[in-house]
Amino acid sequence: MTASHRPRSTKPSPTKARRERETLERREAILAAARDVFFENGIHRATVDEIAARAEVAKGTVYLYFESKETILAHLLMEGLDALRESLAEAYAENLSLSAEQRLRRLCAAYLNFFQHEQYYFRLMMAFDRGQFQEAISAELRQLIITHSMQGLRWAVRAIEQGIADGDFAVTDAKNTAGMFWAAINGALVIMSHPLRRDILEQDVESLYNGVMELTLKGIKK
Amino acid sequence: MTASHRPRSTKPSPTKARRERETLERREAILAAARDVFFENGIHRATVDEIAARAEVAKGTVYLYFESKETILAHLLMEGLDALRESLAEAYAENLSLSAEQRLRRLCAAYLNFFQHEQYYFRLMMAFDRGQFQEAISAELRQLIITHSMQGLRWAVRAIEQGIADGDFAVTDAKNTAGMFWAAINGALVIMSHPLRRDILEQDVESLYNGVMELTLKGIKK
Amino acid sequence: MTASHRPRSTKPSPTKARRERETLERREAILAAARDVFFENGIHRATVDEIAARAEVAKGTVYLYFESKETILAHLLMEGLDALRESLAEAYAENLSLSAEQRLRRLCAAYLNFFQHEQYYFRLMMAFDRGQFQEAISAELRQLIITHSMQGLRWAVRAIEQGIADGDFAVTDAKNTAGMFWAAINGALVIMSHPLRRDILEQDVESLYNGVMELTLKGIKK
Amino acid sequence: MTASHRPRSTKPSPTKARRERETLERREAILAAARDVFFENGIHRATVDEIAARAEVAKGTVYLYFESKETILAHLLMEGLDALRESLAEAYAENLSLSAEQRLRRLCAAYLNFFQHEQYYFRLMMAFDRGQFQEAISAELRQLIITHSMQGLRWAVRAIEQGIADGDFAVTDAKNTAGMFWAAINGALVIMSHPLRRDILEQDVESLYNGVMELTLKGIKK
DNA sequence: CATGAATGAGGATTCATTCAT
DNA sequence: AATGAATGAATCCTCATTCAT
Repeated sequence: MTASHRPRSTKPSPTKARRERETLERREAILAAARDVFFENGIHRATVDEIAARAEVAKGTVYLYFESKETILAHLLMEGLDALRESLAEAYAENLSLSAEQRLRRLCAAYLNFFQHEQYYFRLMMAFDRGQFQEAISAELRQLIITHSMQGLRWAVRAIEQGIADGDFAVTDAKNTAGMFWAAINGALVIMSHPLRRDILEQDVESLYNGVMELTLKGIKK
Repeated sequence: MTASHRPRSTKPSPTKARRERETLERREAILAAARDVFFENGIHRATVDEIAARAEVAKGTVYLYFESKETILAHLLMEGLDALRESLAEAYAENLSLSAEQRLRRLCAAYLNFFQHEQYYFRLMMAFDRGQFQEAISAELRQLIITHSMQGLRWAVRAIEQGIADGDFAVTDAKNTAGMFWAAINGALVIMSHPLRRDILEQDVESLYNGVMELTLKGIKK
Repeated sequence: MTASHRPRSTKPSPTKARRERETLERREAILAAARDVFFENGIHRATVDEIAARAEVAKGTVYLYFESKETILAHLLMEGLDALRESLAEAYAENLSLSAEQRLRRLCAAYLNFFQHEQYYFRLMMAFDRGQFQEAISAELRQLIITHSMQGLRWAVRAIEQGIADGDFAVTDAKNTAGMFWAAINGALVIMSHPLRRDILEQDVESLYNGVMELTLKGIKK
Repeated sequence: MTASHRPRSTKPSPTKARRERETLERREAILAAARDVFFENGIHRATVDEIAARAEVAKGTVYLYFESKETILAHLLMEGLDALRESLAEAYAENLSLSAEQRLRRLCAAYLNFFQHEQYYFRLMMAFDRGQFQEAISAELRQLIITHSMQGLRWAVRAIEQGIADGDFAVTDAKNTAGMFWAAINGALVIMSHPLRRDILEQDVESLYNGVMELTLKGIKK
């Protein structure tokens, strides 16, 4: 009832194939419309009505593809997490021979890039408030989100493990250190994604973000 | 319709004084009730009805003291910011002779303590999303919030200035560095205040928070 | 939250009194409108929108006086039960010296009269279906309905007790016999209140109802 | 668009025969699924979606066999009426030499048995409310239901006619008396099929039902 | 014949805000 | 100043029915 909440075909055939493609396209269209609506109005102001209108489908059709408003949000979030994960994997560049610090810097750059080009994802993250949201999605979907989120963190863990192994880093627990690192640089983005706090700091995103990165990197290095 | 939006008295007199005192008390009562209601139900689930009931006033009375639901929220936020500012001032301990690092550590401890004992304030911060909130409050009120927020940051700025002056810190711009420092440790709290992300990191608040602090401190120090 | 779901006044005063009266009037107006709407459209076709429109109040106002559509229905039902109980009390004529049979006949006549003049009450009774209804009302309200219903039956019990005491009736258990008596004559009304079944029997209400009454009375008598 | 509303074949042939059989089977499958769904969820909660799913056909297919949800209900009702009619015919035992009273008792027992084992039929009867139902079925179908219902009653009429002829019964109009008899015992079942009213009477079905039967029988007999 | 995606008119309920008293 | 009844727009979701394939 969660991820597979879409009509599935069993036997492929010319018509089936097209139908299936159209189904996926429509699903994407709804998701895209939802992304716009959520982004423009904020999660709580967004309405299913407007999502449907923007996707050019009837209201009921939305519920054919998604169980609820919250489920749409969850899928949007996962889309974002997936895109991020790919960016990070690419940035990590497994088959290149890079130093741990280089990898960490590349990961940070990818994260900043993602933030700048996929802002809506951060809004989503921040709007994930207990009350409205968490209760409305299934436990499975929740677990899926956690899993997806962790995969992004894993690249940082690996980079730090390398740094420890290479004797470059002065830390012992890679997992915890990655968490701290993420918390710190993410903190910069969180603050900058909020207009009010951006006004308080009077810096631009890049300089704050990179500043935090340099600070933390220096803190990690021997 | 100004930010204070409260029946103001012009000429003090025995009765006026009592009146005014009662007025302030009632205002506080509403604010206290609102704090409870917002905290227990979340911002979007909270209703003015319940705030009024909890404050033991009529619904209309709430609107006598505050323009809107959002304005109440803004004042609540300022209450929180004020309390924090005082905590930080105390932690800074102007009249004690302390090293910059000591001051920074004390400020961090005060911030963590505030987070742990006044959680609702962070919920408020995080729920400050554009759509619902920013548009609904007056420009003056908005500016007031910014000012209040900055005063908290100022203590960090001063500590870092001291560190630079003392030759302990390897940074040049105190204001920017304070921003980074705040962004980083605040980032730890932001992440930990979210159940989903807490599940991802599998660490407890204190260890993550202190970890980030140590990392950043090491990054700042010479 | 059930029966007292209406603004209550504590200290009577000229204005308060009028306010209270208006409040009651409005409550009655909503109930009256609901009665019409439920009766004309059937319980499931009836909408709160139409009730509000017919009562000439805003939709939200309806919810100021009643918790839900089902609660309105329950109160309507109780109104009916109360009216019936009064009719039966009057028909029983406690202070008249009548034979048990006379009393039973009078009760039956009153019941038929009630059925013929307050038809909507029977519709309500029959539409009390498990799913939609019972779950939606509070346990207290449910108990209230049961209590009210029983009070109607009690008159029949007393008449039969008298018949037993007087040696007129050949039965032993007054409570059970009253139940049977009620079941039988009520059965006549139930059938006749349904157009389809009325067409099957090809009799008019009175003749069927009185026929059942005579049959059952003869069965009870010595 | 007639009452039968099923694809009818004109010229039988091996394949046609199979087709027709399959068609009937599918029709039965839908009816069976509908019976379950209506019974489990109540008429208003039941959805065509679930009926289709349970019958393992597409939603559109349901509309190939039945005009509407209400039509399905009507056919279900007729199924029930047919089953009842057969039970009653058997109970009447035309080729046995029985007294009128014996026959009547047997018919009553069969009716009670039917009530206890085919409860859904009574739910259907009671849910036959004007608004939703009567308007939605064709006049022909309505007439069909009436005819089917009458056939059940006819057995009671015949038994009473016998009782009159044999001089056992003190009534004159067999048809009317049968109606009364049915109304009375049916009334017992109606009351007991409703949880609320069952709570009022505090008797069990059998004792109430049999009590009404004895009472009425005594009323009919000389 | 069968399918099942799409429709879209509802429908119950909530709640911030107003305003007559 | 305080009240609290009234408002009514807004919102999510349901589901019988249709129709192109």
